[in-house]
Amino acid sequence: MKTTIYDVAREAGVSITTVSKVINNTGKISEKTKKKVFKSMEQLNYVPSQVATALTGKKTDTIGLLVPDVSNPFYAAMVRQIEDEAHLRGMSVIVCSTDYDSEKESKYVELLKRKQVDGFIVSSGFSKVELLDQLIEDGIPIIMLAQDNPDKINAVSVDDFKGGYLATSHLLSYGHRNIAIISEQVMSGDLRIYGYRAAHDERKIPINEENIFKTRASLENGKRLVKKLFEKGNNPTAVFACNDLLAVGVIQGAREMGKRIPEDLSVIGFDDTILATITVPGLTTVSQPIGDMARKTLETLVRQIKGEYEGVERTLFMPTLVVRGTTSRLT
Amino acid sequence: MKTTIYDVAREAGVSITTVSKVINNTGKISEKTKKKVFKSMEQLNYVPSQVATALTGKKTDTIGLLVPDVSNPFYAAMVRQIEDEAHLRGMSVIVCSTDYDSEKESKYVELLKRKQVDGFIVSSGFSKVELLDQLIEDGIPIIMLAQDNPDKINAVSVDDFKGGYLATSHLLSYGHRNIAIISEQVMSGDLRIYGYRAAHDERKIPINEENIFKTRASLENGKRLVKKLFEKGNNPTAVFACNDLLAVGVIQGAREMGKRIPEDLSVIGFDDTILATITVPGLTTVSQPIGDMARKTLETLVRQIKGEYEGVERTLFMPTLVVRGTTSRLT
DNA sequence: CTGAAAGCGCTAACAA
DNA sequence: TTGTTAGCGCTTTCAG
Repeated sequence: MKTTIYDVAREAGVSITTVSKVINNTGKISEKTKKKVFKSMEQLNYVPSQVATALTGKKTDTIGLLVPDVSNPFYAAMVRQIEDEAHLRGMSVIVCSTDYDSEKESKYVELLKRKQVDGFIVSSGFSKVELLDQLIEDGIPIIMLAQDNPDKINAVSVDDFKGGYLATSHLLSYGHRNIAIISEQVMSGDLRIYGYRAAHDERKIPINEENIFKTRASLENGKRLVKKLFEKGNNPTAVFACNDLLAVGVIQGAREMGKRIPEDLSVIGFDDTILATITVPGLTTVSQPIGDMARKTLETLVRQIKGEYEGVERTLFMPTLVVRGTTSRLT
Repeated sequence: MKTTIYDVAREAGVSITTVSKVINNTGKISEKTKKKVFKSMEQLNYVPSQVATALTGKKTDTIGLLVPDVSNPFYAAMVRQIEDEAHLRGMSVIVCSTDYDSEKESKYVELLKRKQVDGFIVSSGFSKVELLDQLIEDGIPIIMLAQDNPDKINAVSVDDFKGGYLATSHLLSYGHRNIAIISEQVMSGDLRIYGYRAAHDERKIPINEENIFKTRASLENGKRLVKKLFEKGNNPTAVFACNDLLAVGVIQGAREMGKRIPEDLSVIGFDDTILATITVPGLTTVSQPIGDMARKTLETLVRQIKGEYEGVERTLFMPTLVVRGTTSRLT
């Protein structure tokens, strides 16, 4: 049978209150009793039950993390950072992959709510934002990660507009004038497209609307779309793929059509995942400071949980351009 | 304030017992009362508290998953499958990345124990197996995933010996006679080395012990070791890297030394992660049936949790060779 | 078919 | 400094 606080109390010859106090280091307990209690705890291999503690009104020290797919390298990296930051604060995280599927989204939100998580981290790719209203009503802390949203929810994200601008400016400065963009059909994707537009507008370079695509992130979609691009005769000299996976797909698709990278086609990605370091040549991409974002996310969420929070706060981190080998000057 | 079973009972004009019964569909409750209760639950937006339920002796419906690092593509894929299988069974999973660090291992085991997880899934790369003894004593279900272990713990894994044999045989059949192997310093790594040996022995081909390396999985280590291999004059014609990440490192390192892949050096990996499809040429590798493994793992674990389990059970899945472009016949 | 009451393991007043 | 006691929200006998 599991050993409880009662067992420890009996063993140490004190009351459960005393044991509770030494565990939580509350109130005043003499060193002697403390020692006694600790010894008994050790002997009985006692581990306090979180669930009992949680029921007493305290926190579960668990947070729910909703991502589209943990197996996607970008989210995998994000989950890892979040996990570390959470552990640093004595919390653990339950990860749920939603696959951009609103049914799963509501299912998991409900699940996590039932589990009484102390807070939610909702990452980019969450489609049914209305689902969160209920949580807000219930006063459950939420923070959006890498997903800007219209409501009054706390958010930590990268400046997607800036990222799109950065990538596009890089390409434009290399002389490219016919640049296709393949974006994800999520809000941050739209912002990147606006950045793409802004970079063009700034230089008064016209945009061919046929060069703008929205799709879901996958190798296949990257491949498919780049082929379509050439088959339709758009013949871009550069492609800005809004994430690394798509970028790799673009590279592969282009190569299958006999294009050389970057000689015949420059490609730039987004996220700077492990994939970017693995392609040959290395993928030029826009990097998000995932570690900083995770830190800020947890920090803010914890503040909310502790109730120290007031007003909506949204932090924007600046992306940076990482130039590797898949982009070159147009000659 | 959170709405409780009491609120629902009051609203529906029944006792909490009745509400509890309709929630769990236990006992006999008239359709009429059921309807009433459901309506009240809906109105009040009632969500039963898992923690209260758990305290009553039931399960937490949460399992702990220990992996070395979620951001590693192989584990990321694994976590994803486990997560899906768990959700299918109404459970959620808390992921902990141990970094092969035994301090973290014990910290997380303790953490999860405190959280009263219903069971543990311990994946390959768990170093301090003794830590699990305590759990076994406490009767907490554990299952080892992709990590064979000496004790009497349930396990689901791939036949690493066979995998090593498969990879090596492939290389030998291509005429290679000077094959280096870079393995991880974990048990499954050793088994792969035995497979490597067996393939050689079968053909009575001698092994140069200097060609056997053990390291941690990282791009850098792959790079570093392949360079060392050539600097030391081992000059292998093929390298069997015991996971894809190392393999990619090997490819990159070799290229930096001017070797062409596969003309000058054949490289084979293990795991068949997303990385294998991204290198150019595609990485020849050994594939593990992760989906099947995850399914079997959860199935077995759930059986243990339900107490339907008897005796130790270990399932071995067969790996398969996936030939892509990084291996070629020795000419 | 429905309800009253006793816990599950722990924390938090309030006493002593 | 230490102990008594009343819950936290739910399940589960055991009575009606």
